[in-house]
Amino acid sequence: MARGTSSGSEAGTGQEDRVLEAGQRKGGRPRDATRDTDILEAAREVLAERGYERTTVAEIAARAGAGKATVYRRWATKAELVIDTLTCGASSTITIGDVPDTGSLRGDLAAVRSMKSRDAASWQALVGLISELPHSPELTQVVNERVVGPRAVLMRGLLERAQARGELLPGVNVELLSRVPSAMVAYRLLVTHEPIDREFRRSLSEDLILPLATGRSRD
Amino acid sequence: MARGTSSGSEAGTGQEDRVLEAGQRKGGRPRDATRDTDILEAAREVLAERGYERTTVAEIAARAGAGKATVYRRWATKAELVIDTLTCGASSTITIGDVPDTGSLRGDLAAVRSMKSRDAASWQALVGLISELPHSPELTQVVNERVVGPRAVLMRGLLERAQARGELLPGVNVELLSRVPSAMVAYRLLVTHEPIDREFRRSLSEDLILPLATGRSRD
Amino acid sequence: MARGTSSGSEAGTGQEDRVLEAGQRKGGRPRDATRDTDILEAAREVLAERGYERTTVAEIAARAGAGKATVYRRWATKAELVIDTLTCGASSTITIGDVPDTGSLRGDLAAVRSMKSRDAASWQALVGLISELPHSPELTQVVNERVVGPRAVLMRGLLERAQARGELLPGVNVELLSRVPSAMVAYRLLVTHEPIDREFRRSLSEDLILPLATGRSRD
Amino acid sequence: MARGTSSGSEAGTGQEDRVLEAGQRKGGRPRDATRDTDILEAAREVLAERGYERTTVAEIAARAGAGKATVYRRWATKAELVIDTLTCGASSTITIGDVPDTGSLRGDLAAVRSMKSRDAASWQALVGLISELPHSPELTQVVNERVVGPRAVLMRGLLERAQARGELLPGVNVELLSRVPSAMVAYRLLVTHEPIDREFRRSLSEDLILPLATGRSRD
DNA sequence: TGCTAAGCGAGACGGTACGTCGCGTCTTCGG
DNA sequence: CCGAAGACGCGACGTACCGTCTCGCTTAGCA
Repeated sequence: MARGTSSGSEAGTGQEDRVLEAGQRKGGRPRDATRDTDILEAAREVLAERGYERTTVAEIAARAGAGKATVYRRWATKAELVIDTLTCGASSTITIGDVPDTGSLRGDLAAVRSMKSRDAASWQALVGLISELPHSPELTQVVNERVVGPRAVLMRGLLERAQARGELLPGVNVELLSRVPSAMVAYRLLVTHEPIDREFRRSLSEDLILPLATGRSRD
Repeated sequence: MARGTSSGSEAGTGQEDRVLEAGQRKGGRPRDATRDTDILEAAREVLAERGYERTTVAEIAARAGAGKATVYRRWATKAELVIDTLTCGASSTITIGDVPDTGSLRGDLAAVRSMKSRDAASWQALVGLISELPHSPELTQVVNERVVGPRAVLMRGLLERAQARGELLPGVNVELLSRVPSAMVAYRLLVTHEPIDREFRRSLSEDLILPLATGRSRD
Repeated sequence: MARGTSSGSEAGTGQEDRVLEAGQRKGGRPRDATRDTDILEAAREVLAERGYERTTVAEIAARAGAGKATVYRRWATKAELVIDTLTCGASSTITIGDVPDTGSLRGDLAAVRSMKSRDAASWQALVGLISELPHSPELTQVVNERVVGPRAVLMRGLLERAQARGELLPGVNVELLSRVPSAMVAYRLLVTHEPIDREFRRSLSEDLILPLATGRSRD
Repeated sequence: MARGTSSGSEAGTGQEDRVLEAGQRKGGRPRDATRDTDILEAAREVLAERGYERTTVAEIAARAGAGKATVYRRWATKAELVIDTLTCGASSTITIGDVPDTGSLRGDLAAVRSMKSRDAASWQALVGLISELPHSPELTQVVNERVVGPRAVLMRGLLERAQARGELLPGVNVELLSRVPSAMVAYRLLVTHEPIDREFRRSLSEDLILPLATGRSRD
């Protein structure tokens, strides 16, 4: 999340403020938390309109009614700001705990599909970051932890739940399988720009995951 | 390919010269075809060293012993040049005709894996283009036709060959399945930056494609 | 002078900032006045070394330790920058007040000749601008107000002082006469590239101005 | 004039062809003399419309219906072409032989003033060359020989004629005086951009030359 | 009459400067 | 000390023009 001086607590996530992460607390005006959200809001707006490359920090700041310094006090680079755009929101990501146990993998997958998520937006914003990743291991790590990681974790959770039920075929490569949906979605959004529609999502479950995991697409 | 005045024949691939693609054929010094290849060569070199974002047109030109104008006479933008980098070469892509019929899908897949291809380089160069795609349908089209398309076509070919042999399960979504390997490779290269090693390629075949297509991963 | 946001006061000389000359005064970091002088300094240096045509804005900026943008924020074109080079400095120009009344026109002229001035430098810098003047009435006006105007004003002042003494012949065309030295100097510097040496300056006074003004070159 | 391979004779004037001035005579198609005049014509046109800096060789060539190579085969640089523009024509320059002896310097000067000449055009074209002169002694020499030289020679001739008549005051600096009109005209055309009208020309004669040369402006 | 070397229109080529724009930092205010 | 505003150093972008080179054609003059 943002690299806030604001506390030192909130923590866990990762980034830091370059200007004295911990300590230095005494005088001065505290950070205005509304600026964070305004800026993220503006960033999402501009990203949606223009895409990463054509988005300028200056415009984000202007739309947020903020100065560039206010932006850079919170995020070290445009890329990091955009990342937070993906996840701050932020309970947008579905976790295994959000998915009711329907009694079958097929049911669980259907349940997930029916849950609204902002994933598409996340992927979209990721588009422009792709080219930054090779230069920045940290960025790569963050993207994987926050954007693609949670999806794989969810998938793995569902597969393990199925395994506990005895649904899984022996010898299924869970690790690999849990990456398939993310990869297919990324492929469409980044490369072919085909839509991620209901039918596509259905066939990911029915034609790929279920047969691989349980050996049958129908019964 | 390049947006050449060169003729009107040469190809049916795509790009054009902004300066009168068709017509005006007569006078003037003809384009020097060696410049095209020198520039593409240099572009590939620099891209490999620096990645898309950190590559400058000026450096490409310099390494090619060319002027910037000579580059821009052929490609309207850096992005278009990089695209041609991906494919002009260009028989790097494996087609169904290159793969001997081994008598089983498993064998065919193994044969493909053992063939060297420049695909990794193509994907690498694609990295920087991802962010340009949403702004340019033509670019998207070209990338799909030349970079990811051929892979899917190859895969579909192998699956159809298997189908002819009677290997395929009924109800297999060939269209979707043929995209899986590309998607998984793209995902690794673009997003997670994990290596595309022998083991990964093996498990793509053995743990994903074969089970989905033929219903068994071993026998 | 520079097209400064700086205020609206500072001067009444001429040029403006393209970005809101008047108005918009409040926020933001103010222009750093030292950059103006550093840049002008560097510009004078490079101009002296290379002449107008071979002077590069990039080099001026580099020598001033500035970015090109900082230069272009202040002057819209190379030509405008060079103009300011001529006059910002700037009390280089001799005015009638600087010349002691020696009691005779001849003495006054000798006094002026003995005063060091940066005129040569001004003319030199003007060289490259000549070709821009026809396209820019403002430029022409500025050049005349700041470079050649002051010389004519000085000359006219001296002639009027002589007239007050009763030295002048009746019917002398003061207006025309006051332009003669400037014209002769310009001619040498711009066209024939002969040096402006002591002898030349002497003969301008003794062989042209004095005979014309007072009717005698010697007594 | 042009640097013609054409002969080696025509001569006298100055420039040469870089490609074998003398020698190599045998085969090949001879230069087409109409191209010279067409190009000069076009050059004059464009120069008049745009001024030196904004004139491009490509446009001159295009208007002349010529190729750039045809231009550069005749003139080594844009500057040299423009110079020829000034003088090829070319009996435009008035020489002492063209001026009838009216019996007095005043009369001779009036006679000269009444003769149409293309001088203004010459000066105009010279405008853009000014900035090239410091870098090219040859250019400077040529300009002086062809543009300003003839004017000074004419003036000196008139003054010498007056001297032969006994009109001249003793101690007149003929050399300097003969440069005054050129200098004043150059000053107006290059620097102040005031028109060279009838009144100005009259006062050059009556208020400057005559008093200086003969000691009286009227009698 | 047919050969040949050069001229010619067209425009590509290697360079180089232009003026613009974006990033991430720094500097002044006022609150 | 925060926050708005925006200037700053840097450096890439894509354009334009210079003077040279190269193509395919045309056009003398010599054989």
